[in-house]
Amino acid sequence: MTEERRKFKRETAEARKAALIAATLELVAENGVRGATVRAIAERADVTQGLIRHYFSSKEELISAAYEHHMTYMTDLTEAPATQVTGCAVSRLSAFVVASLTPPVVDPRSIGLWASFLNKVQQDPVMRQIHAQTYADFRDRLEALIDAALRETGRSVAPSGLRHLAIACNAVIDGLWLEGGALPDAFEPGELPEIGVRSVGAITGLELKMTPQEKADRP
Amino acid sequence: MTEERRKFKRETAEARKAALIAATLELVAENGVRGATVRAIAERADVTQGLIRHYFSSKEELISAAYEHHMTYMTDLTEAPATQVTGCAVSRLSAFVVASLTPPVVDPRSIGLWASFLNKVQQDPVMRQIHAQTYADFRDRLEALIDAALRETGRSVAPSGLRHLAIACNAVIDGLWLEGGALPDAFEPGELPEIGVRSVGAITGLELKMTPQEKADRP
DNA sequence: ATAGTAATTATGCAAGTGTATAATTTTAAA
DNA sequence: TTTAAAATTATACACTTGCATAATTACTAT
Repeated sequence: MTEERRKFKRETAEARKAALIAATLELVAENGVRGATVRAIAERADVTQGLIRHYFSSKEELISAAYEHHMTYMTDLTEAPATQVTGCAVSRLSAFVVASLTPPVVDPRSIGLWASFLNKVQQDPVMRQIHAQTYADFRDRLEALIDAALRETGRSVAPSGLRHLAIACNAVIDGLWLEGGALPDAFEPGELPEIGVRSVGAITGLELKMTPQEKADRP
Repeated sequence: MTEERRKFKRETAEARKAALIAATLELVAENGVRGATVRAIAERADVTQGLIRHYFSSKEELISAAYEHHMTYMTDLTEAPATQVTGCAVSRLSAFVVASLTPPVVDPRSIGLWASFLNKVQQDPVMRQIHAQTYADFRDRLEALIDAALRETGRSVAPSGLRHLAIACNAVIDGLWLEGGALPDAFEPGELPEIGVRSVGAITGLELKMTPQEKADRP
């Protein structure tokens, strides 16, 4: 019996790159960067390992691409819900907090990815830049929402004060995100967004409330 | 010229284990778990690789020991300052927050270690247990401090409310800790503890203040 | 239908990995 | 000083890693 050569189908460069990136993210989330070997990635993407080098000049490049992809995905995930809310600024802020503390943003996989990439972020200037940019974008959006909500309720804060509020609120969200992902069983469903909204309310002095809709989403 | 066999000195098991753990932590912080190979660890500890197997039955065991060591170190670091403060409960709470947001607790190396180990935490039940325990201890201490401070000012909160307050305050601290370590240049010295104290004050409704001493420590 | 080209597979290699085991050296006891 | 045991070094091995290169296949244009 002669070993037959594997059949395959040609795909567009985009599709193949996407598949390889998806496979990489899966493996990194599961076993850390360590587990994302070229062979494992190829197998997960249902492809042979040589193909990786055909689309990415090195494994390092694939890892970077995967990281960037994940970060923009996370950004999109938190951006959409707040802009959809048509109501007052206070509601938009509330929606933003809730979205940031609800799956799929809060998710062990997501935290695992974040942690796995941190080392590379700390070393590689390019990755560091991506990270800093993502963080700044998130906080700027939060700051804008807080500012709008404060104005809406007839209050105003000096720019430096506003920055501190944004940092603090961002920290609560990040902290809850982290704990929720790292210890999924330590919190009941819906507990995290509730605590998040309440805390952001306390820090900013705003009367935030989760909408019934938001509460219903997390039974 | 004949290659001479390397000279060595016998050490106690404790000293050698400690040296190997220290070397492991250094390497993990620098290059992630990936960089902590048996050969690199041995070289850093000024020892040949065979010795690792003599003290740890596997590399995995060494990694676990290193993780546990780091976690208890971090715990000790945050525990000491709050108990030293002799004043009122409010001051102790404040001191606790400040200590948690000040080097060496806030430190890129520390965050790097935490992140590097997270994958193993998510998989290995033993490591998961260590992590959960450390987290619970930290939050319980925080909760006790908040409780004492509230009672001191004549207020009281239901147990479930107290738990939520502790989770929220813990989240702010964790978030600031994370951001301060991941983006060391994004914050001015002393900014983090200040924001932390203010936020915990806002969440709990307590009038927290950093002592002049604490402010002086971070000029 | 056919030819050419790019996508994909297959194979190989040198370096690095953890671990096992044998060979030595240090140290403390006799 | 000699001896014995434990600590440490040295060496080897099987396996994995990323990467390079050659061989094939699928698809497009003619």
